[in-house]
Amino acid sequence: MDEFIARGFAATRLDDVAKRAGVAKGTIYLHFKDKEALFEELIRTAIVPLVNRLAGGPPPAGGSVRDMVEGFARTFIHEVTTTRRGDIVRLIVAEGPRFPEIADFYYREVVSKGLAGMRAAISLGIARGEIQNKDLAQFPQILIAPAMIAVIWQSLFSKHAPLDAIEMFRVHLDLIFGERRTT
Amino acid sequence: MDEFIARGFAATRLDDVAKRAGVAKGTIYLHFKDKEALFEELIRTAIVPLVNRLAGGPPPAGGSVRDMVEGFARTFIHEVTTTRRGDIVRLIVAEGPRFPEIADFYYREVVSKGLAGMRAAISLGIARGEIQNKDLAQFPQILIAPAMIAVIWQSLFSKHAPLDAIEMFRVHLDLIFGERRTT
Amino acid sequence: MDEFIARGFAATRLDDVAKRAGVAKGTIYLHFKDKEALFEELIRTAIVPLVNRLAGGPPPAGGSVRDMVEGFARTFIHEVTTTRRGDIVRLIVAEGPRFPEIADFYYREVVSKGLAGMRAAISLGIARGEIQNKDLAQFPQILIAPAMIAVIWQSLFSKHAPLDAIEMFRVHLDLIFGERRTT
Amino acid sequence: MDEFIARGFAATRLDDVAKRAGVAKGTIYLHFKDKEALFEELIRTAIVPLVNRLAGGPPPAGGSVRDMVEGFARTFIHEVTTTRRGDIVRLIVAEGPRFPEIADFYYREVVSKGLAGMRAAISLGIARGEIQNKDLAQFPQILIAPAMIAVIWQSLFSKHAPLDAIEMFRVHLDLIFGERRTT
DNA sequence: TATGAATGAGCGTTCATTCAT
DNA sequence: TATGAATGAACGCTCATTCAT
Repeated sequence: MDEFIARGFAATRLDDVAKRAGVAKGTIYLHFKDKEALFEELIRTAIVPLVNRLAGGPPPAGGSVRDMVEGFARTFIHEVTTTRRGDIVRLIVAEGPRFPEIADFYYREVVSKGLAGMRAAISLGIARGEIQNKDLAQFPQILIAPAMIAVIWQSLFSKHAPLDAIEMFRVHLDLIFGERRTT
Repeated sequence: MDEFIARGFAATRLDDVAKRAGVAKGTIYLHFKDKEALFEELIRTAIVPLVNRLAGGPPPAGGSVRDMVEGFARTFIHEVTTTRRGDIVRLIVAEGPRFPEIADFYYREVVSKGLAGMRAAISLGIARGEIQNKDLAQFPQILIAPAMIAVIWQSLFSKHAPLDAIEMFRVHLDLIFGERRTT
Repeated sequence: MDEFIARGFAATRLDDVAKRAGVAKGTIYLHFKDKEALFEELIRTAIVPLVNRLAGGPPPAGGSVRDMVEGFARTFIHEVTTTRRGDIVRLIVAEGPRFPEIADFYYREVVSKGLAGMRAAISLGIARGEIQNKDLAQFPQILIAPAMIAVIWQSLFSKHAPLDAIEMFRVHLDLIFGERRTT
Repeated sequence: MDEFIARGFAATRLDDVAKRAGVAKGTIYLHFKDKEALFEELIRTAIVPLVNRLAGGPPPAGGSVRDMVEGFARTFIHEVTTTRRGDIVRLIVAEGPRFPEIADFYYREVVSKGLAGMRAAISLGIARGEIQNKDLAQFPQILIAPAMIAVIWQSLFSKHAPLDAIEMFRVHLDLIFGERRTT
């Protein structure tokens, strides 16, 4: 996976993959039909934890919707900045058009589920009066947009201008839920 | 450029590039040192119009800040969905890590200028009382986040779920500027 | 053997051989030093029945030399067209130059013995007055030439023009023994 | 061609072919789609002279049919023993089953034409009273059978027992045309 | 300046062979 | 004795790069 992340699909050499995996090149072909199958399998496997993240965190009960979303975002951003999870997302953005099946899989397993969760949270927020803007439920993408931006930013521009993703997300939530009175 | 967009840097063949350009393969080497130089030059050239877009539209005077931003976004989204401009952005996201100079150039020429413009607009909005949240000026990325999301969405997921980018952006602006009373 | 016949030495995979033999690939190496040894052993083993054919049929006593030769040829042609024996001959022709030991073995065990038998039959025929041409004893190859042609013809050209090998051989014998009066 | 003759299709390395041809490996692919196409083209090209041989020699006028056939055979055997033409025939026998198109081509261009020529010669011989056996016209293969045997013999067994192909063919013709009175 | 045939390093893939179990 | 996962050398093929014309 690290090799694919670092170089992209086409530029990755199976020699290097094998070396990194500590096996001989031929061994790869005992487990995967070809380079493409290896890539797709790796991505699929790497996506599962993302799915579990989404499924794991939803109902922290008691608290406000904002707390819930903020907690979720905090975990997401933490994951993305400390693990290579973010790079996988970038890799999918990069190779998606050439691997429609991967894009499809990612949409099905992560995007659609994540958006459904966001939409539910937004609806709940509207019902509870925490969120004023009723149209937001139609565009749950808005909710996570800054998180996505942060992912891309980290891998491309962080050396030019570091970005405090968590703080940015907090401001974003202020727009949605209304500004919090600082305690 | 179309070849690079369709296949990415590594998978693009100079044979195809030459054919598409209507020249012989050797001719490329009269103008560019190697494949990498060609790629970087192309990206650079392709970025210029984006820069001009940004430079061209800033002070439409008279109107509100929201109108200004909305006009700008409308143009941006229109460009991105009807030209290959969006694909170039995706290409930069994809190849950026392997071509730091391109990422740097893009940051310098597009991102930093764009963010500066956004920051100016936000400050103006705050000064005029159109924008309540004062922290937004620190994260102008938030302003364009949905536009970026739209770009990525179009090329990866539009076939699963089409996205009305302009409407989404309108809702996003409602969050920032406060909900507009429908006339 | 079937695998080697179907694909030739170089193109045959030990994987397939093992599968066909119902053993694991490694097992082959318990019995044969390497692929080459396996091939040579198989050919050697396959040749034995040919030898036995030759040794088995020679002295049918009483009848004429022509009857003897014709009986022999009938058996040979029948074997060659109904079993894979003919393909083995073709395989030896094909791989012989690269496996001199196989060619040598085949010469020693089959060709020289067969020719000796033919030569004896021819001499007998000459002595009995059945064969006029005394020079034929020097070239017993002539006697079996049409049978060899038939073998090759079957595997290469039978679909273009089927060949009645037995009838052809009968005509050939007419040349040698003189035309038979049809009863 | 020499490489393919020496090793057969599967065992021939394009590296060696290129080296022998005095070009780089990649150059082969400017002229041939792949190894198979190269092989087929080479065989096709090599077959043409055989065809011309057949077409070139037919009507030597004046002389007897036997002289005609003998002259033809003499040329054929000379060609086969002094050039690699014989090896090409053996190669076709060897690889034919795996390259049906080559076998087809060889049948169409060489075998069927050659047999037609032989059949015409036999018919002429019968008409002129040189050949007694009328059935021979149905099996022109018999006429050239010893020549084929000679080809195979040379490449497999000549080191064990050299074969005087021309003399053998003369004896064969004696069987067909009747024994010649030695001058 | 432009061409495109030629190059050859490099990569994906195969498969004979080995060896721990 | 038998297995089959693992190995890695070797091969077919590609394609960025060069250079004679």
